Amino acid sequence: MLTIKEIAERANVSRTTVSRVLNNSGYVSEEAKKRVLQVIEETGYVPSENAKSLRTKKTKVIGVILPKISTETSSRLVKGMDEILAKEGYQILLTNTNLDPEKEIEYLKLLKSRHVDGIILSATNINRPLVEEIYNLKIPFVTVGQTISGLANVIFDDYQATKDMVNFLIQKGHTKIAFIGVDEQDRAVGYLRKKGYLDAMKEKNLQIETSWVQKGVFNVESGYESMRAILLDAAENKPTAVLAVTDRLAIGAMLYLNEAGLSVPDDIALAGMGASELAKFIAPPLTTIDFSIEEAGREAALLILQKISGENYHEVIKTIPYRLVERSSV
Amino acid sequence: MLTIKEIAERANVSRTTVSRVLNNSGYVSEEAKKRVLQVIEETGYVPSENAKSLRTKKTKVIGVILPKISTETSSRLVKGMDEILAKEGYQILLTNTNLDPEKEIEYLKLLKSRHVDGIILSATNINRPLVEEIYNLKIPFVTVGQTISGLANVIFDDYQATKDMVNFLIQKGHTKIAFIGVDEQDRAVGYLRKKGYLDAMKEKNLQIETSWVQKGVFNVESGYESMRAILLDAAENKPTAVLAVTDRLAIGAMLYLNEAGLSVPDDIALAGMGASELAKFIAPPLTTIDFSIEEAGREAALLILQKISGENYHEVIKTIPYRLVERSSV
DNA sequence: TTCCAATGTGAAATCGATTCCATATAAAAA
DNA sequence: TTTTTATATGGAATCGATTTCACATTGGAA
Repeated sequence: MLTIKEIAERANVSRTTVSRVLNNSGYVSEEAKKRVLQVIEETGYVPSENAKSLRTKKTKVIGVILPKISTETSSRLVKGMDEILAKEGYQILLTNTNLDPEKEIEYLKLLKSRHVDGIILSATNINRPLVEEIYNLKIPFVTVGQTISGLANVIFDDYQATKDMVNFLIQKGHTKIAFIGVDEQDRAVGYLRKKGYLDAMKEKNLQIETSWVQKGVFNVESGYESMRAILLDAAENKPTAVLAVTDRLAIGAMLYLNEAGLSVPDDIALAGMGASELAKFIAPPLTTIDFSIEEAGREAALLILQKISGENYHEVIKTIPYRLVERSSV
Repeated sequence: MLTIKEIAERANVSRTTVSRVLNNSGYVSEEAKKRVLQVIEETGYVPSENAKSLRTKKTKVIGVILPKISTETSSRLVKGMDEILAKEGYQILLTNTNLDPEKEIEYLKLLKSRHVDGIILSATNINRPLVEEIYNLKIPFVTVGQTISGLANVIFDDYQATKDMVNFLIQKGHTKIAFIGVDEQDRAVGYLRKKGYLDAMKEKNLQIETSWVQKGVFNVESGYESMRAILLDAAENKPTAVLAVTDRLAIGAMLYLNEAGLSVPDDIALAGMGASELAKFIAPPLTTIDFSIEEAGREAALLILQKISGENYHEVIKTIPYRLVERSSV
């Protein structure tokens, strides 16, 4: 691999001068500059980012920690980040925890050891040791999807979005509304969305049967099972609408309803959340909430850039706007 | 940021000894080792990968160049790679060309300047200058989806898979089969799949109307338009089956057929390729080819690791097995 | 003519690790 | 007792860049 030293020798200047040409800094005569550029052109020399980083303490790399690497949410998030970061010459170093809390801490250390200029964490559940670790990391940090006080956070209004959706269902004439959620350890999707549902129902004085509220996990099968549970347990008092906290759960529910010979939305209306692609093309197309994940990625990227440049050192909570997407499943 | 020098001072040893403890190399007394580990524990010291890399010439980073960052194929590919690479302590540095050929070369240089230990390129079309650049890169290199001679390549059997699908349609009684492809610049998806279709038809002596063969781009709308074109142009001699080279194109086609009041598969059978999630949940579920993208990612990762360890320096062409997924759209 | 500022250049220190080499000691072999 | 040999340690070079500082040279202002 070619080094700055060799370029200097070939161009008959010092390393200092080559560095000056490379960085457009200090005084360099046109004469010398031309020779250096010439040699660089001929040799295809590319300076070592590594050596550069060691000296300058900047790597132009942003570490991104994802809970799952190949979900639609993750990839849309990364897409949004990349749009902004690439423009500024930053690269993304990906890490994937597979929902393992220990790996979150492990990767935090790893990213630190790699001297990334900033870290963006897309978290599902935040635990004490993780927060501790983050606080004494002293690296520009942004979370997406959950909040950690004192840091920069990009979040979705899970609570209000869910309320909106419930109110939308109510407005459509439904009063018996069931809910398929996930574990409340996940504060955003589990806890806040459930709270939104419960509060919206309470505000309108609507009763909720115990069997209408089910808990699943993040996949289609689980939606199927939850829907079945709702219909079996609530045999005497069936809901006329179901809200699932993710589109995949809703699609699972739809699959069960189809199998059970029930029509959506005539027998039971169905709504999801997340605006996945799936939701658009399924029959009937699914009413859902579009959380603008790419936008969240872009925001997170902008925030981390601000943090890096030192513009913004206090707590930030940036809420990404959402949109209710009305389709024929309701 | 803490350095090895400070650790050495606090533990009352030399930097050399700290390094030995860190890397489990050379002789270190239990005594000294304990002191060093103690100090590291207390301080939370993490050695700088940067400085390390500069000296050792290894970064434990694999650069991945993707044509599009948030497609299902890309994320499944990255997932497969990460499964293998993370286990071996490698990180993934992501770059996204957005199908811009100039960026491919730009990112190649960038990854070189970052001294990644290897590069995996998921390419759609390979042009001369790119190949030139790759050859004189002298970094372990693996391509996915297309072949470059002399290198390690992970590919899909696009040709045979398409033939299989056409034969499957024929076996189901279809003789009038239309085709929705993409630009043949894309050798794998554009050229080879089209060739597979043409050859399979020819082998069975089946005629192809000009209007049955359409060219779209990689999205749903394009499938819609292509299907419409087929039905309008071929008004007098309509096909009874349509094969689209991607599931999204097939789904677009299905959308048009639905709108046109035609039933799938009764009026027209429909098949896609790629086994996207969408295909599973659409109505009717789409017959497609599952190319095992994750497996390709894993294979690419294994190959790059081999290349890095110097085990495998000659050309490799690894073909990933595919599977015809029979669903009710045919 | 003298002095100062602007321009141009390179030697050497620096970043934080690894690694080669020299050296010291204690235990084992001759 | 002398000579190896295994163990233990640290000084200093090294990796490839940037950056500080010192030093020339030149042209214009005083």
